[in-house]
Amino acid sequence: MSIKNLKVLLAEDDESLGMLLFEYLKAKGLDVEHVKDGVAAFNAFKKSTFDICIFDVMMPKEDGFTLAKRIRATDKSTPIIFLTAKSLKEDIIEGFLIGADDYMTKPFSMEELLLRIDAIMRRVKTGNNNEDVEFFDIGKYSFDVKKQVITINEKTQKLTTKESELLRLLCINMNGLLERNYALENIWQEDSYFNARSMDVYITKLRKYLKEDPQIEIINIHGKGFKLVVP
Amino acid sequence: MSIKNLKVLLAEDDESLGMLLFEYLKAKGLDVEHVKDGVAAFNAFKKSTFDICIFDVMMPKEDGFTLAKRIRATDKSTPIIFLTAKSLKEDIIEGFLIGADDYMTKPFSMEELLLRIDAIMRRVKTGNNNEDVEFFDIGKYSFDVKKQVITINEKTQKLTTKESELLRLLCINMNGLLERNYALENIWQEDSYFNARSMDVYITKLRKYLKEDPQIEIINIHGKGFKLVVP
DNA sequence: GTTAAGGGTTAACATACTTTAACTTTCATT
DNA sequence: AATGAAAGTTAAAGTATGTTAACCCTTAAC
Repeated sequence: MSIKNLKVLLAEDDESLGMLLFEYLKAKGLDVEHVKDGVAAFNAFKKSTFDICIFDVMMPKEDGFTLAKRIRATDKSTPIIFLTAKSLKEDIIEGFLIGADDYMTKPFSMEELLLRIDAIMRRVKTGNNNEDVEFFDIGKYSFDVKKQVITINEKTQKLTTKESELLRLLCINMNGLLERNYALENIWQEDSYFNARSMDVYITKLRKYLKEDPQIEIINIHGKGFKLVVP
Repeated sequence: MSIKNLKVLLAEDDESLGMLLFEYLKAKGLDVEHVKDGVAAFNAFKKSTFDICIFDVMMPKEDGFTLAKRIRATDKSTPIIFLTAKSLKEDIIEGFLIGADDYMTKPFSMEELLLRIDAIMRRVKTGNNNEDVEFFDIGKYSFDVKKQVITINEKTQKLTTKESELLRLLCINMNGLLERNYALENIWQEDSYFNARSMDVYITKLRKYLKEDPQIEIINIHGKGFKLVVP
């Protein structure tokens, strides 16, 4: 399971760190709700379902420990990571005793936070792997990502792995820009000249596959990337 | 639920710290095997089954990262905690990328280590790990791993050992990627060209067995592995 | 000890996928 | 309009995979 699309409840009152974390996690594809105090966090938690919680320990209205205790009273399973400036042994111990999954002392690297989230989620593996089931409607076509096929008028066309990965990224950004370097890093792992040329070849192939519906276009944004345009 | 009687593999070359940890964990009721280098750790791991591994990163003969990589080649689930004097960001990241569950920098409190073990084991026990499932539903088929048989419409088909092992790995990763090298290390013990070709032959055989249900597909992810796709 | 059956591997050939190369066209800039 | 960089396109080259059948072991019956 990947960490993409994870629903994260982030409770952090520090303006700059909070914003930074929010933007970073969002950029990494997580679905983050950002609140600034313990009470707001508890209300948010009650209202919807989250895959993981990230709580600052020192917060206005209600501290992270108290918040976690209230949550653990009814929910024993949602993972909780504490963030704190204190590295006091007693605090760390209290955090884990409440039922935390991890405890990070500031300053920490955001990359490490992401990896710790990943490590926890590997263990959790909830049954909703349905997140991976992706279908896209592209004009008159439908695209089954899992099976790597596109269908139009009962006719199906199998896609190769690379074709499918590229079309998927285009679909995620449908009618918006898919940046070249993002796609290259994502599919080819490296943004190099030759990989870029390879990507161009695949764009050509996708255009051929999709030409049955003249409404559909993959247009190039010079120097930036491509856009899948669908009415 | 407690951490008592957990089988722990502790690899730590530092005499005093190693002894300290060994005695502490033993006193807390854990069943600890203490080795002093990476090679000894790998041999111990092969010989018996452990609930969790605690590896120092810098060790004689083989460092903790290399050790963990070798273990992860065939075992993706046994939790691993790294201990290290270095708190370099790159090292931490590498540790998690290998598949670590936690990474602690020295000095740390032994109490915290114990709590981190506990936090991990909570997840291991509650998470649905498919690894020891004995029956799988594959579309209209059912697969009895122990008996090495698949059944559809009262008809049964016996599988050979290799066929069954491969299908089992595909099922564990159902609708997800089964990496080639992982399957090869796991079933053939070695990722070589000829074993890879042999694996391809078995993929063909499994496709034939499973063709009664047209919804089921074993699709190839070029250069990466195979995916058992089931609606 | 021979033999046949079953399981697994190797060989051989066919096909599919990805990258590279070469040439053409478009675009932004001057 | 001239220029160089980026993108469009096609085909060839290089790998990876699909498939079938022959081959080679081991086992167990004779």
